[in-house]
Amino acid sequence: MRKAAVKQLSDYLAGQGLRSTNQRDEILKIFVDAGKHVSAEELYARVKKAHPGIGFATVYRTLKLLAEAGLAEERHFEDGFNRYEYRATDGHHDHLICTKCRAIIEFENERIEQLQQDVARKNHFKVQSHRLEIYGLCAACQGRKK
Amino acid sequence: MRKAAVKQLSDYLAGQGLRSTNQRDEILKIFVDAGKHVSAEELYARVKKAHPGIGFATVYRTLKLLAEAGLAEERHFEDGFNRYEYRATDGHHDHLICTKCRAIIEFENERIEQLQQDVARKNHFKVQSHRLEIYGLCAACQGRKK
DNA sequence: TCCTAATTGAAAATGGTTATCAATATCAAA
DNA sequence: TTTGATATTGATAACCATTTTCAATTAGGA
Repeated sequence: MRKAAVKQLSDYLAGQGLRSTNQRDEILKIFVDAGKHVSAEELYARVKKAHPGIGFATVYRTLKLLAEAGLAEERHFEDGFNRYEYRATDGHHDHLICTKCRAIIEFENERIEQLQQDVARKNHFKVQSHRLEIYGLCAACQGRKK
Repeated sequence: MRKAAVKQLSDYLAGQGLRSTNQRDEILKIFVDAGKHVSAEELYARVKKAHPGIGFATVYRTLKLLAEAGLAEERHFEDGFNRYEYRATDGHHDHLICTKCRAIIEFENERIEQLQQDVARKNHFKVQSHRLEIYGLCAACQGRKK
């Protein structure tokens, strides 16, 4: 998983005439290992632990770069917290977001996607992308008091 | 429309032990007239034109207040532009957003809402709210070159 | 009218992100 | 492999939208 990602990045860099660096590879590996939905500062904290020399500016820059390379996606959730999501090769998915513990559950629903296309067509709208987020309480948090 | 909104605000303020002020009423009226989806700075520009004395801090504060009073909703769209939306009494709706001219088209789709509930149920998730945004090109922008 | 606390406007502070810049490192060409 | 042009880095300063601070003003009950 990490290996494929690192290759994808270096391919992208080579194609763009950009340079491969140790920092970029290390940040990418930590990003992949971190799982999905990390904020820039979370990622920076993890990177700093493993590589104290790397500055936050490089983390921010690399995250943007990963987005361009198709390895990450920027997400602006309604809770005001921006996060980057590792873009796995498996298709599009949407999110259930717990407003209490901030857990994120992913789901796919083909039927909803179809209906979105219908809506777009009705409005003479050409779809490029979409987002569907459902906010609420996850199973665990429903049980907890308060 | 403006009148009802102003009443709703003063009711809320009274209920909370807060005070009605001219500034709040004027900002609210301009907010309502501005139609949907204004950014804080857009609104401030309009307010300043009509009432040069009102500062931007008051506009920001009032917008937050309107959100608490249920008159406005904060929206963090994926394009990075935050906007406030006047919450009309007619039910929930979602958005088609043109990535070119930034036009926003609203729509409702009962069927999609139902499917969301299904997804939530399957994940033992208790829905509080949701958002569905479809990004793409509006009819007008599809025609325009580049 | 008076008094107290809420509200205001201006300015300073904040927080997350981006730009600047000198030093360093990559990599193609010699 | 050495060199040289330039991309990249880390530290810092700058940015920009939003929030906070604070003294002056004002709303609204006593």
